[in-house]
Amino acid sequence: MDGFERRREQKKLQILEAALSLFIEFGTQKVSIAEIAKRAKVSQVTIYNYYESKDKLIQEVIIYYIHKAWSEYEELFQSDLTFPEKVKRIIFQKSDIANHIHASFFQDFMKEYTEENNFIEEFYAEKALPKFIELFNEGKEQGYIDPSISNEAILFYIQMFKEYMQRPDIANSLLPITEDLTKLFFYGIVGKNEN
Amino acid sequence: MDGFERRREQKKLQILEAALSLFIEFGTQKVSIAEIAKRAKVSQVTIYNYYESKDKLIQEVIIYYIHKAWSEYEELFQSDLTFPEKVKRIIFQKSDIANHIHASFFQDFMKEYTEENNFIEEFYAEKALPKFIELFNEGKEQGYIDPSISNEAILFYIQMFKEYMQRPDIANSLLPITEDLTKLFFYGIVGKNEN
Amino acid sequence: MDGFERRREQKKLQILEAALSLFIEFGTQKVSIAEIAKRAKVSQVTIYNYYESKDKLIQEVIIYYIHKAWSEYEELFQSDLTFPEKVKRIIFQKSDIANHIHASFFQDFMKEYTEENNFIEEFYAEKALPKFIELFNEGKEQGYIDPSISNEAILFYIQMFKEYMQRPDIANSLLPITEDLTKLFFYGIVGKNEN
Amino acid sequence: MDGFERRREQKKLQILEAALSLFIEFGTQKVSIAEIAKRAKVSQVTIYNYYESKDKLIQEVIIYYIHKAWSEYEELFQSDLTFPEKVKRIIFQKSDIANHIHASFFQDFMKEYTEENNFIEEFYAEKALPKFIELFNEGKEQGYIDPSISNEAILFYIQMFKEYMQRPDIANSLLPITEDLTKLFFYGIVGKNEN
DNA sequence: AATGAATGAGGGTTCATTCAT
DNA sequence: GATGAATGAACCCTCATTCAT
Repeated sequence: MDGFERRREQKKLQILEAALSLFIEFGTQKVSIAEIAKRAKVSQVTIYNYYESKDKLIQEVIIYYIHKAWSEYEELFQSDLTFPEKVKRIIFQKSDIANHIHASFFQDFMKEYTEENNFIEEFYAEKALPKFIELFNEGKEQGYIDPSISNEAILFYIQMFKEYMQRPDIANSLLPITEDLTKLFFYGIVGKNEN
Repeated sequence: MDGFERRREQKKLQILEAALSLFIEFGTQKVSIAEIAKRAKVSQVTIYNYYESKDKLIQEVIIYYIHKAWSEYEELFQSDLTFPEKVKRIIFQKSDIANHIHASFFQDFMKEYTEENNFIEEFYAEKALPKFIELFNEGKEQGYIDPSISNEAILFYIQMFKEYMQRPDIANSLLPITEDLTKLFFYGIVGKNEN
Repeated sequence: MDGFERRREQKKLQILEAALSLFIEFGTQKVSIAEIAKRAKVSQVTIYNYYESKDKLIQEVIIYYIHKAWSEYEELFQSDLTFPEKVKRIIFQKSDIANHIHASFFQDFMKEYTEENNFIEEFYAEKALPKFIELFNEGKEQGYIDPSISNEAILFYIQMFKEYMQRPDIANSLLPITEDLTKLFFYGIVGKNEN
Repeated sequence: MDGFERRREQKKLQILEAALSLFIEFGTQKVSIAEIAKRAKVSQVTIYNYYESKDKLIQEVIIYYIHKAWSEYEELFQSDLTFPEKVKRIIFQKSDIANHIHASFFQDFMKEYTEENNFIEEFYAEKALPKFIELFNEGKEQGYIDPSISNEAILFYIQMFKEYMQRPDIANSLLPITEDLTKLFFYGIVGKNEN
């Protein structure tokens, strides 16, 4: 990569970072190209030179965001933590970014998700999912997970927790009940049957 | 209420219904006052005569929606169903409306929720919450809920399930794992300890 | 037509007149909605309230223009002038408007003309064409037109003359050769055979 | 011309050809410098290095086009065809290029034509016009043209035919009346007086 | 000489809101 | 009270042109 390309990449990054931070805070609709340009310290047209439309930019920002978010997880999966510890972190670990995400950005995120031929699905299937399955099997072997429950269901269950924990509107009321939620996660509402 | 007022109320209702249906389908941002006026068969200015701004209208629509949605629950609480059955229905019952709700409407819903002095909070505290608490205590007495877990946490847990079930982007993949999710809800990932 | 509608029609007319004069002078592309709004003394949005887009406006202006231009002809056809006189006037009569028409307006005019289901074609077939045919038959009966030549060809020939005379870029050089052109029109390049 | 200059000339040609083809198809206004650069496989700035602005480029393209178009005629004038045959060809010969010319290009062509100190006028006066005059005189001598008609008028007449034949919007309806039009050209609407 | 990158100015269009009847 | 008409502000996007390498 020569000097030209490097500068080009850097500019693209500037724009992505500016867009991402604004999208996360205000959502995609409320943020205008002009604002992104201002924060990225480029002209509006420069943005159009790199990303052909606002829609395409949003898409690229989502991809950028996923890469960024995933890298936080990769470490965790490869760590030496025990199974319950890993799971707890997955659920409660607040990605600093994700935690303040705005609903309208989330919405576009999801729209991208539901569309066919999308990047997220692919990324998910090839990188994220295998890691999770691996973790679940580990959990089943070690007796932490009821083996009669399908991996799909567990994944779903974990993701539900995880996403819900990260919803900005409920983050505040979360702390006092963390302990209880952990219990609920592991033993459900019936609770641990200690006999 | 005389004839005048009745007509007035009917017009307001027309507007609310029109706005609600559009908001649910397209979100609040993408729906213009002009469109609402058209569907409600009213002039734009009439809307402004009743609701001083679009923001206020959205607020009123949310309130209207909550009343509508709550009435579906009230029946359930007063029914003769067993505790587990009630809980299952709460979680899995798809409110036909809620199921197709658009993210941007949801977003405004949540914004309203997080603001102070809001209607939802109040409504929730005075009408919804007590019913839930009552249900949980019933569940604890009957041995269906671990009594060491706080009602706040259980409420949170239930709502998480409920809301997640209703997310339009995942509704499709839900059916095959309903059984497992029910198990997870009651016994967590560790599963029922039958010995 | 009540007061409302009358004012509405008047505003529409204001806009059409403003747009027409600008289009004729500068062409359709170079004229912005902002300029039309300014000359018509309305806001840009008002234009959009009446005409849903610039394209639609151009279309309506063309229709308006045709009606206007045609009314100049109707008189001529019904007059008591002799056949040669009528024909001469058709060819050389400078519609004050048409004479200064800008090429880009002409272009859109023609685009409208070539599209299917267009107004011009219909107008032409139902109003203009019959009048011309009538005139040609009159000319043939009176010995002014070679009866072996089809009406289509004559129409074509006349229109060619007419349109060409009105081309702004050549109007200036026209006057000194009017006489000769008349001869050419009636007798072709071979000239009158006076034996 | 050394190697450098040759390459330079070749690049200029690339640009002219690219611009011409785009202008003919889409008109001058709708074609952006970026598109020309792309088709010519050159950077935008290179275009500015050779032609100082878009307007200047358009001018040069017009000159280029005229040279190209004229060469088609030169052959015809020098051929051994009879006078009537030559004239017919001039009128009906469809220059493949000219036939699909876009109105906006034509417009700029004409604008250039009407401006003073222009190339077209000069070219016309010095190269094209003399050839036509020569032809007309030949026609008059051979009895094909009424000698009482000025050369200006005949030229005008011919050009009118020629240009009108080439108008894309009427080319289709032309074929069936070619015969009649030829008659009209030679004998006018009164027709040949054979006795 | 040639290029990729960057830009100011402007265009069409939409929208929530207000005016005037 | 209800409406059609009108608007200023903003938005996304394009373009001819210049800058910097």
